[in-house]
Amino acid sequence: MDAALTLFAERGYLGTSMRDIASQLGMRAPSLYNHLESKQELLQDIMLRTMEDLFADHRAAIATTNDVAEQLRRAMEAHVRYHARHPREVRIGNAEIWNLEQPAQDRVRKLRRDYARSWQDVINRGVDEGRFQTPSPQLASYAMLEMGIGISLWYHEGGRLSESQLAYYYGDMALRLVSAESG
Amino acid sequence: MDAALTLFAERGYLGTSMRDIASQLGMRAPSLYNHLESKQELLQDIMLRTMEDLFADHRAAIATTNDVAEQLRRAMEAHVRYHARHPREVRIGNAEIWNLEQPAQDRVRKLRRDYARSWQDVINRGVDEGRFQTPSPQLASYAMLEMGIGISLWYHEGGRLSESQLAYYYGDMALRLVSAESG
DNA sequence: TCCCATGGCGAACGACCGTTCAGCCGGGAG
DNA sequence: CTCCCGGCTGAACGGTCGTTCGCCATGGGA
Repeated sequence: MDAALTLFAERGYLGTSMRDIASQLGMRAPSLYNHLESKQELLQDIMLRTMEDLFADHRAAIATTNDVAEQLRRAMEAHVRYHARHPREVRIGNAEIWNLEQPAQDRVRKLRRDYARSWQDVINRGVDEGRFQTPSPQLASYAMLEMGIGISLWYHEGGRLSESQLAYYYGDMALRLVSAESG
Repeated sequence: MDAALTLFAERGYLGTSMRDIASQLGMRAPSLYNHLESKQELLQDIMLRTMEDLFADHRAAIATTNDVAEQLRRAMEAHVRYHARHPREVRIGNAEIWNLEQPAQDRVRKLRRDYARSWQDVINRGVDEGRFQTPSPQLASYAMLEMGIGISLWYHEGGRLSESQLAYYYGDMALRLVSAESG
């Protein structure tokens, strides 16, 4: 539900009432229950779908080439594009894990872990092949993931930088972080 | 108040009740009002003090040298050390701005803006002196700030990496991001 | 024309929130 | 010993929350 996305992202899950969501849709709160089970269900749908979409984009990006430096660049570009295009989803995803009930919370945590592991695999392979150089592949991957997340906080369409410029610059920074020559 | 720090960081401002805080202290909620004005006051104290401390550490770090590459490294080290030492404060600081009432919210936003600007000033000077190379000093500064914030989410004392190792590695990454030779 | 399913609605539920207030208790000052 | 006062307390306040329920309007199918 689009209205819930906007409100959860702006005020947080606990800061948004069913009455708020309903009024954004020109309705009253009880009417919402004709279309959904509970408020918690809304949050779970949003967070699970977000992580799965992000991960799917990521896999598609690194499947397009075998060159490890190019994989890293394209992974970062996909990461950045997703965060620029879906800032509301990402903000909720990063802020509301603690408000997710089990077992959904563990599912999201597992997806995150798998996502981070995939990044580390790429970096480790680059190091093994002698293409990347870094004192800690793990720290490098954390840094890259985190760099993208910030984008969802300040980027808005129509700003000074286009999404494609953003993706290119961040791809560039990712390669610099591991001292790689661009593939 | 230390108890409030822990609870706000774990469950969020809205997810923590005065009864929760009191019970952590072996009291009842009304007793808290002998020591503070309101729940909002707690949040404002925490967030303002946090941003001011972080900024003070930052200024001290870049005042210790005139070499711009060394300034960048030391700024990143101070940034990382603060986030590793005060994860609760930082988490609250990043998650709860929207729950801060005015005028405190604007004061915190201004402190953040000033902090970011100081980073950009260092990077811009490095570019002017021909020491740094980056397609966008602004993006580079955002990336560096964001890299540190993630630390507060996973670092804990006694983990595989010591705080000093962490600071050194991140300082290294900051310099790589702008393709600088270590000062 | 009648029927019924769909979906919005007002009212109300119990729970919990931040906060107030009057009273109680223990211990230090006189 | 007496008094007083800082600090903790139960009770209670008005308010908001997520959710339920019975009612009602509507409009398409028979």
